[in-house]
Amino acid sequence: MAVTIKDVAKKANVSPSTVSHVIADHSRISLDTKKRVRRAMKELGYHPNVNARSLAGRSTQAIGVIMPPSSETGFQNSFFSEVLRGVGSLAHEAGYSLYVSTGGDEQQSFEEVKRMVYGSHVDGIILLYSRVSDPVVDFLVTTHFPFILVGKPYINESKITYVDNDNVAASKDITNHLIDLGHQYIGFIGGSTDLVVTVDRLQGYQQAIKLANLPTFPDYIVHAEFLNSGGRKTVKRLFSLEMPPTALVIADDIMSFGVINMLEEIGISCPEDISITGFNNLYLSEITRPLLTTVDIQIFNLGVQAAKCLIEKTKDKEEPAKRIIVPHEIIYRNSTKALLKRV
Amino acid sequence: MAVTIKDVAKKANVSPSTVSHVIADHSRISLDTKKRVRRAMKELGYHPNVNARSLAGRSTQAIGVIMPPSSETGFQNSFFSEVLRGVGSLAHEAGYSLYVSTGGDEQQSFEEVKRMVYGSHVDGIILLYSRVSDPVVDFLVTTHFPFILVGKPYINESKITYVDNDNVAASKDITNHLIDLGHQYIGFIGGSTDLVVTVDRLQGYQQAIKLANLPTFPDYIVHAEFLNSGGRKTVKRLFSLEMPPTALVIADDIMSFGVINMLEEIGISCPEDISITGFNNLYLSEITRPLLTTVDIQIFNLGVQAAKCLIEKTKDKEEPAKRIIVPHEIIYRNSTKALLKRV
DNA sequence: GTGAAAGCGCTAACAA
DNA sequence: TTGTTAGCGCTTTCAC
Repeated sequence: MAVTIKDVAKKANVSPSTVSHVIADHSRISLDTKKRVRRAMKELGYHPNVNARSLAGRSTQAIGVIMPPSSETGFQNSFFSEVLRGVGSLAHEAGYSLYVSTGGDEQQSFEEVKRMVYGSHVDGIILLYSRVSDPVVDFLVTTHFPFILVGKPYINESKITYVDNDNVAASKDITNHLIDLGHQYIGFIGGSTDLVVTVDRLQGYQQAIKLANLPTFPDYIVHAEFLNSGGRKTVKRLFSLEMPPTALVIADDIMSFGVINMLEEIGISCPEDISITGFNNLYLSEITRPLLTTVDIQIFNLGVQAAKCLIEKTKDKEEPAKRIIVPHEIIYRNSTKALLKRV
Repeated sequence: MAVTIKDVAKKANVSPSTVSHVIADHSRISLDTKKRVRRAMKELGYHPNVNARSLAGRSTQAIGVIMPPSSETGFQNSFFSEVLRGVGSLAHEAGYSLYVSTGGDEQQSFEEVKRMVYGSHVDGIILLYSRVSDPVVDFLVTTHFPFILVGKPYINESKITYVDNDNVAASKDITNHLIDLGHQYIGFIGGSTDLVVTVDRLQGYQQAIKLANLPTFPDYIVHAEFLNSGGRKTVKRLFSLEMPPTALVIADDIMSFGVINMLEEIGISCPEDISITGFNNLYLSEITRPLLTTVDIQIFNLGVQAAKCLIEKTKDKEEPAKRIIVPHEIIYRNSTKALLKRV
């Protein structure tokens, strides 16, 4: 059996409650006693039992992190592990532990959230994704359980604290970059339309196109969740249009990259024949050829901010709903090019 | 305050301990009582408090997962999130929760492990990496805390339960594939030599080369942890050798991919001028151009097996040290090509 | 400043 | 078959 507070108390010739006070660094304990107790702890190798703590106190010092049901992530894996690192980094600093649910299917996710909430497993929850409709969010809202969304809520925006980029603006910015380069026929390729991030990036693209009075074609907007078979066809169809795009705004680096390769197969090369942009600034985008012009969204920082917010929130339940916007930055590289003339 | 076992007991007109027995589905409780109690639980919306359970019982029903200190992972992010998913999938099935440490630096990792162990946070730990020398492993061994290594232990192999691929064989296999294609000048590019997996893959490569009586050059073996600046130079130097390789065994898909692009820059193209193989069969390798010939190591399954092993181990502490080898498979694609003649 | 005592919600002997 | 009774290790009034 592990060494307990009682053992320490005995060794230091104080009562268990005194030891507890020392742990909490209570101010009414004399420095002398503190020293004595701390020495005893060291010598005995004392470590508090977290379960007992959470049971007696009411805080678990743990936060739950929910990754999306895997069906929807597609290729975004490295995004999630990077946010997770951000969360973990701040959590560690603040002495919090991380409980994670890796998703699985939707039902499994929901079960794990319930388990965390009802079981008093965690003090709060961070959702690493935001969907157009999500029972988990509804559940968290109605139970008034502290949680943070990484991404923008689809509904209840004013009631939910969330950390996000301004994806609409970011998408607008990068579309404008393409427009500035002289492109007029610009397409958009996004992932699942269930994800709010896709919706936002699409919207930013559309705003930019509209503002510039560029022609719009319904066929210019495609959603390819995976780049195999089905996705490939959809994308290739874009280029059998009468007026194929000369530039493409794509909502994810990995997708951009897949599309670049796909197009190469049919003799369209980037950036000579087409300009392509990405999102996320993954490590990948630094080693592709061409180097990808993309939007850096500070993934790690997104996680850090979310954790910070959540911890504040668990400390003060009355903390109002906040919105944290992590700035984005366009990274100009080689996958975009000025359009000289329309061939 | 949440509803407790006592509330349920009152409502069902039984004692708290009876409720507890019902939860454990104890056989000595009459079916009638069980039904009554269960109904009461439903009606009241009862959910057991995990902390109280872990405190009273001795099992936390949680497993700790340690991701590597981030400095060493380089680009392997998607590997880790995939193993994590595997672990999570089985853990969920078995009713276990996941505690994760996301690494940070080495010291932070160690602290979190100690926290998990000493704080009775988890019943066992899964380490997602194996290094040549790791204080965490030493700690876990000496404290006799149940743990599983994903990867091969560098020392104490017989005392540690681990889940791994046969990386030596896998690397040998893929090297042989190159040899079969007629290549004689084959180089190796690996990641950090601190990682056992790198050591193993290098060894497999060397064995194959030796067995085939091919020429060996010290310069043919390079370790590039990152593909920017330093890494690029090292790799490019390979091709200023008198006798540059015609094929390359690379220890990670992302690296392979980076190298392919890097070489393209200096006019060497794959597979025409050089054959290149990868490891891991990431999603990425299906969308690169050329499609990557690589080794599928069943990442998800690695996680599943690790979780299964660990859970068995926590149930029976006397479980002997085991070794689980997850089979690998070479995925033949387009980045390798028969060598017709040496130019 | 320090300690006694109650109790957090649950499990697990042991009684009945 | 069910209930009684101790704790698990800790926090936290409230006395002293």
